[in-house]
Amino acid sequence: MFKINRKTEYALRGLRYLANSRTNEPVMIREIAQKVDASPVFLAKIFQLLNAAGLVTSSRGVVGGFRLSRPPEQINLREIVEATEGPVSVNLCVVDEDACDLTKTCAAHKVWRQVRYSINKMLEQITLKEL
Amino acid sequence: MFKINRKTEYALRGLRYLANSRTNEPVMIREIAQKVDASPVFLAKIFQLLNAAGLVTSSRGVVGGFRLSRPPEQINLREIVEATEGPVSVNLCVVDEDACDLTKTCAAHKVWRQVRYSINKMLEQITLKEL
DNA sequence: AGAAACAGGACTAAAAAAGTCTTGACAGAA
DNA sequence: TTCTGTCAAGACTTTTTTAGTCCTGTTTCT
Repeated sequence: MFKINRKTEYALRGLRYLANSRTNEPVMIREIAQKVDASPVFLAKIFQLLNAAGLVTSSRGVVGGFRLSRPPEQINLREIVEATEGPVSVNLCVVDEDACDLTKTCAAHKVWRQVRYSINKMLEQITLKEL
Repeated sequence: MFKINRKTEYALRGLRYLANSRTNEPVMIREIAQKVDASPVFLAKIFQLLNAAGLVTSSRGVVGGFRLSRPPEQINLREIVEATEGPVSVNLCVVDEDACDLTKTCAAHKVWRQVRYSINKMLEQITLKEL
């Protein structure tokens, strides 16, 4: 539980690399993959997700590549995690998925919402710059 | 990410059931499984874990079964989750598993420790009674 | 036009999670 | 003591998820 997967791991490494390359020129995936020690094809997939989420901007063609869409201090951990793994969802309902009306009364459900909220808040406070 | 698995889900349901049965007589796994809508064999496995973690106490023989080792308000979510899924570990190191000395300097590592700590604290504040 | 980069769907492989089976140990009652 | 009904525990199988590859297409710049 609460373990990030390899997709997120590579995403973070790649983003770190971009954040550290001071100039905001596009860097091609092959270079990132090499520096970050990941398969280029797999990393490409991951950067597609980051691109779709608006965290990086891709450009094609011979001088193409990826660069950060925003400065590192404006990209937080929650965004990155959600881009690669989807939204944080601890659980739907402890009692019984069907019997739970999802909106009220179910105490367990309320607790999970609370947990999820806290986790999100926490992740939002950490930016790429801190990493 | 941050999704509890079915083992934990069933564990919680089972524990809830025990917590709600006011008398602290042993309840056999078959009954719990039925009430909680889980396979008895699988749930038995899960309760073995809970037993090993000291959350429930098992007794064998014809009037055997499981009962809570402690009152519900003294069993917190962290204990339950750790019993079924092992300790919360977000990640070892974002940078490079090998290159990271795990104890100092690595900024990413520090952040993860922080996240893990906060999550643990949060889980500890929620007891079985609240569910 | 052509080379070099990303886009994206289909596919395969590996790992983890979920679930079953079987045998044994223990407790209590007849 | 012996029989019955419970949990214990390891080996095994199945299912689901994650990781990773392949191939074809599209875009961009020269």
